Amino acid sequence: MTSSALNTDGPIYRRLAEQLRAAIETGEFAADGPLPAERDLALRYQVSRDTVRKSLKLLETIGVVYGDHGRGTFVSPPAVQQMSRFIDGFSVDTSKRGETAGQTVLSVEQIPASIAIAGVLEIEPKRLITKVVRIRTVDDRPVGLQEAYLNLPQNSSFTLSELAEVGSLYKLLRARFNISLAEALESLGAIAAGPEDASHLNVEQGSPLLLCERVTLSDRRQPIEYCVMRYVSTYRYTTRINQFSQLTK
Amino acid sequence: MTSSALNTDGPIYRRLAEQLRAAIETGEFAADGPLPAERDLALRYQVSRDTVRKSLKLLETIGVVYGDHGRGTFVSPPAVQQMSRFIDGFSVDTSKRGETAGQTVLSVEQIPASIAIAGVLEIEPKRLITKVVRIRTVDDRPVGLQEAYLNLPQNSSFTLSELAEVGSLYKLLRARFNISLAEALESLGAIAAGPEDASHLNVEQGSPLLLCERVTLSDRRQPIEYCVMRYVSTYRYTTRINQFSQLTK
DNA sequence: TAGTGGTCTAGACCACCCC
DNA sequence: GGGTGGTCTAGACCACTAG
Repeated sequence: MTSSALNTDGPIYRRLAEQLRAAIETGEFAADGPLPAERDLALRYQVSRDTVRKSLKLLETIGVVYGDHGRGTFVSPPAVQQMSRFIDGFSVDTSKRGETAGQTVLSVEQIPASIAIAGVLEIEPKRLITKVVRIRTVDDRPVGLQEAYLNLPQNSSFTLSELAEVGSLYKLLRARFNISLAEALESLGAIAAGPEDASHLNVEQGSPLLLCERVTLSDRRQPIEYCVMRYVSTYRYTTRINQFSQLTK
Repeated sequence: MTSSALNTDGPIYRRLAEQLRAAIETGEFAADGPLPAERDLALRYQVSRDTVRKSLKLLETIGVVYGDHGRGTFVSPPAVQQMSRFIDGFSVDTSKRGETAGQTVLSVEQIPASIAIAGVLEIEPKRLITKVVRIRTVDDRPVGLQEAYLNLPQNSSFTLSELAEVGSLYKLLRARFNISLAEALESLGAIAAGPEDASHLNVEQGSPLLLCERVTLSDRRQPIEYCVMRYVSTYRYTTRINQFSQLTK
């Protein structure tokens, strides 16, 4: 590895990926232009070609570059680079569009799980879970009303002010309960705004809202969070797809 | 590789992945149970451990298994396996839910591109593009109205009956024009049904619809298709997220 | 401590693109 | 033909988990 030291921890291929992404962002490698050949990168950074390939593979999965057999590896168009979706999506998505994401935590409370939510979280009904209600804002305008139900370790919870301070629910889970989230399953649809939505989101009853349900799983695929979100019709949920249904291309 | 011959083409790691997935589906490896250790799989299938790892990595990205450092590789819960999203999503998603996907092609015509669509497809306005209007059905009930705008090679197009016969637009593009799609960018929101939506989808004007816009890119990241879809409120768009916003975990 | 997945290497050969 | 990414190998060592 050359100097320019930003991160000294983690595996080499990850650090190299960061360096390459930084080089792309600073324009060292032109948008939509080719990167140096893998063998050249290996020489330049003094690592094996396989390590270079791991870096490029990582960058490809997050939409920063793409490889084309026999031609080279290319920087993805800006539109593609902005469309990757992540578990902690809301703040990141919004800030990538040059807007400011915010939130107002309305309540944090412990309640017994309903049958429906117990089913989703794979726990027995009436077990105590933590319910969080938040309003999501973009540039200080309310865009979404969000209810999250968390299955935390028994007899543990957190307060409204703790969450408001840390800002991110996921950071709080990791720092406070050593829970790391690995995967999320989302389901999107459209519904008409009810009275509560109307007052919180400042829209008329019956107007169309984007409904998003999510189940978030830990690294061992235990359901940790069930979350229902309703967004105003000006909000856009964006995602990038780069997979095929068939194992056989 | 052992026998059981299903596919004899493609790289070894891909064929192995198919075999492993088949073994999971037949219950040879229990749901949520561990797979044999990588070194054992390498011995059993007479390939290097690295090739085994490539297979497992592929299965992990499509949500079939997940690895846990120091513990093993495990079969993903069924809910996760069903939630991967692919470019040719509609038919696959629907059939995975045990329903029957269908479509009615309303029209296929060549029109000059509007300024807006020319911009998205990165072509000059008024260039001839192909417009396809379809109604998507689930179990013969209309659920979505879909308009697609395709930038095909100059002076080439296809007919309504050709599309109706092949069924899949993506298969047609590949077979007829040798265009292979690599990536799609999607944007979802909610809108109120207009008069046209109301009549085609059999809903009332003003009722909430799920709006989905998509730009599909070729393997060289050229925009090939711009597509607008409107779905009734009972339809659900599902997706799986397994990435993090930070390169550094 | 033993077993597991994760990283890294050096080298070979194949498949594809373009001149 | 020469350059590119794609596949495969054999072996080494590290990091994590669990009994």
